[in-house]
Amino acid sequence: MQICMNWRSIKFDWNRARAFLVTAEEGSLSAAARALGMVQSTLGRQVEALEAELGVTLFERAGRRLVLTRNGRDLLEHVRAMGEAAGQVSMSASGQSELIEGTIRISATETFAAKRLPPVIAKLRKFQPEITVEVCATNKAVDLNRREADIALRHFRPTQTELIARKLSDDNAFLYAAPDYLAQIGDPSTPAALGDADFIGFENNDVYLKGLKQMGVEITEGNFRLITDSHNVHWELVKAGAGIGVTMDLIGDAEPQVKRVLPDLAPVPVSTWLVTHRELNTSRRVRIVFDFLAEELS
Amino acid sequence: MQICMNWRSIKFDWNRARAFLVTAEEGSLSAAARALGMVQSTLGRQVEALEAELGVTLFERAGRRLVLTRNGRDLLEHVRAMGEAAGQVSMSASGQSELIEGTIRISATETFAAKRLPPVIAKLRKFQPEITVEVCATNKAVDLNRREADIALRHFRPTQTELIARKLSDDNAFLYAAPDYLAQIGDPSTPAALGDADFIGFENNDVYLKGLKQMGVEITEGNFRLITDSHNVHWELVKAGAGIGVTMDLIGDAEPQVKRVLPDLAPVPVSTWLVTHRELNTSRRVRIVFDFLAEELS
DNA sequence: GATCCATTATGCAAATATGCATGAATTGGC
DNA sequence: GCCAATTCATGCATATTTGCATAATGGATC
Repeated sequence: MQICMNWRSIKFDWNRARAFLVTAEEGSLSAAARALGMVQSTLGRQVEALEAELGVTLFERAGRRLVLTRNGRDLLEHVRAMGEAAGQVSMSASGQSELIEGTIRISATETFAAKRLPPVIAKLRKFQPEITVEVCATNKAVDLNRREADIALRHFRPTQTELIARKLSDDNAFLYAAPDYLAQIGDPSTPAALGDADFIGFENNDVYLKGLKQMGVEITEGNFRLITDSHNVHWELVKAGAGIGVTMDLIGDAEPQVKRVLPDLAPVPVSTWLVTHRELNTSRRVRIVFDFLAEELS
Repeated sequence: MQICMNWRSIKFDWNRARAFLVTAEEGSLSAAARALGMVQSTLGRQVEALEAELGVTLFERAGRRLVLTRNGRDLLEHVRAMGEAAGQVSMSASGQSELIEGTIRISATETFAAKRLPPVIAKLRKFQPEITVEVCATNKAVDLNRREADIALRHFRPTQTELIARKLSDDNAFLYAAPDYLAQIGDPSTPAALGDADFIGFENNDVYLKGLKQMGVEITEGNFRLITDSHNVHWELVKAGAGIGVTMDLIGDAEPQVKRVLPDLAPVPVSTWLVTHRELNTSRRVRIVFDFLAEELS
């Protein structure tokens, strides 16, 4: 019958393409093997086989390192598109799965993951023992579209329409500093007195600055002379007297080495949103965890 | 290290996704097996394994027929995207390949494939025996973007910018009919006398009508009361006296059962373009065949 | 320059996937 | 209503792929 169908062009081994993709992105066969839960030799042979199958040299073996050839780079672009689509397949499939057993990856900021989540997760484990939970503590906003997590806890309102969000109860954050440091800058008692203080910043200080402004503290990017992406480091810097930091009262008030800066100042409300991908929320498993977290955290 | 990488979501077996794609598109495991050069049982097991892996039922086994479930249909959409990307990978790879051995698929209209190509292809086979040639005779314009062919011969100028085209020498086409039929409509001797004649049409008559108009024959869609997508059938209908048809002088003049309609009329120039995809033209193999065809057919 | 560490290559046994042959079930035509 | 033609499922021998253990190689560091 029809020999003019275009299947011939997709007849190559797709798993080899996957091996190539992950190897190129991770930078080495070994790293790719770790990422995929395989051994390095398998990946090596798959990439080699792909090169033979396509008749294209993908990597230049420069010593112990693999560097992409020009052809490899050109091809990687298209293989990435395959990977993107594969991610969509996986996401859509997870969304349709009625199975409860399986893994759910929850992303949250370091502090939230360390201080608020543990008891909730522990309860969830008892409540739904078939569900494996993976907590991803990162202060970067993971890309739910790319399935870097199934459920994320965010401190800003998500805008993308592909995402579903539910607002949880607010926490209160206050400014904290070591008594030593406060003495050093003259024990400020008004917001204006903080104009020259050192604030310990995050990678993106926009929301933080806006919150401070609402409290009446008028400072600029110039006040952030210490910046870290880690809440832990942030907090340790505060304790060490490196400047003024911010954290939830739950944590700050429990720490004897620090005290509130301007205790009468209104708190910064820290809102938390529970977020998931629209496509995932049709999954029984995701729904269960999503609803459980919403219930427990609000 | 980073557990927040999104590789986990693409860890499923991509070949199984391919099996699902082809099965769903072809409509059965057996058809898919034929298309991919595998056996049906392998595909069946791969699809089954994919269902288990994703936890989603893709097909409903209704008797001997597989029908997509709702979930399967949703997923197919994304798997199609994977397939599209895979096609790009393959095309790009072919374009980069310096290997000469391999297959080249040439698409041409039925008539062209049957009457003009054979001697040229025979010569090419002698000239480049490592190249396997596949001739796809179809009157539909194959989609070069989707790699339905590597090289196409077309009778209209391609407009897409991704395509590279070279114009070949023109052929002349004339109107032909069986003497019986001509007698029946009164042996017309002027273009105007053809106003009520039956013309045998193609699926899309736009270019044909335009060509006739240039010859001074003013007819409309209404004159096409017999339509076929096959040049063979078209020609057999002409020989059988079903109406007026068109073909290249090379073929028409060689057929004793028919004669030219209005022999003094100017011929319809039939231009031919040799077309390939921009990305493929960087391939040594494609270049060789493309240049050879251009040389031999102009 | 010797050593350590992490990388890629290779040999081999075990696990896995594939193709073939066959059987069962279903459709469509006469 | 029966027959022929397809289709999917299954058992089994064979091919292929995978993982493991172990080299071999190349950078980095002191």
